Amino acid sequence: MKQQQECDICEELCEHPQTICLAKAEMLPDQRVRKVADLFKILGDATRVKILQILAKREMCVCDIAAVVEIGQSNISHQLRLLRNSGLVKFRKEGQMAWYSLNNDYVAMLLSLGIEHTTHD
Amino acid sequence: MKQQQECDICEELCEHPQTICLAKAEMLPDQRVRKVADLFKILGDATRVKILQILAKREMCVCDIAAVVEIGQSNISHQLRLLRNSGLVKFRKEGQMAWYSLNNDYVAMLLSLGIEHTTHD
DNA sequence: GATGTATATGAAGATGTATTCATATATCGG
DNA sequence: CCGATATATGAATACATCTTCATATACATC
Repeated sequence: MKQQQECDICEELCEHPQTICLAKAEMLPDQRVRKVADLFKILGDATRVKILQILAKREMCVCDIAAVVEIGQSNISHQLRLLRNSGLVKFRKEGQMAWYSLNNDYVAMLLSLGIEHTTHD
Repeated sequence: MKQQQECDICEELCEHPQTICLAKAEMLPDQRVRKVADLFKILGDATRVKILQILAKREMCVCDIAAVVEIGQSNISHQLRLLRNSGLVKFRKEGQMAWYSLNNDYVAMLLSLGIEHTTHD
């Protein structure tokens, strides 16, 4: 009935009320959409894509990641913090070194789907 | 042999030369990585996620999209241009109206994988 | 405890992005 | 041709993000 109300409102205001009404009903809640966008935002940076791609193959320590990606250690640390906070990577400390790895397989799937997508240009 | 050279360089500079060497060899070319990151960057905005989610279900005209998402028409147009330029959506003109839809199924797959991912929190 | 090394963090500047407002273009009905 | 409508675009502002530098922490070795 909430939906019917929205339809009534649409009826007055919009171009194709039924379609608009349907589409509104199908929309994910705002908070969920924001979560999804935040996830993709984290993946939307070349440095982080490189890091994730590396970690998809093997666990690696910070200084080695920096060596492979060829950017400063500080920068890598900052990016790893973002990736940690997003739950995409986990790490364990061993002495003074920190070993990072992917936190789950979803990330790898998203990455490879994204990579696959760019081949079809 | 290029790879061997890189390994020699690693030998002098880095912590775990073999690992670094291997990881470097496996890395995607920079340009490719940037394309992937750009793709995800486009997906990394709540407004665009909403638009894409809507278009994943049905073709829709600009003013209806604006009505569903409940943001200004100008904003929608700007976002649609970005989505067009990234090849994620296509459109056809019919009179004074423009009907937008997803350009391929990859986008929808990426989206739903991303959405699925955020449920596992 | 002093020194060196691996990693993390804070602050700052530069750059990028989202959103809004005003306006342009193009099409339709009269 | 004129006003109305749908969409697109440019400019400006506010805000977020990336990167770098300097420095802090924490561990290891001597």
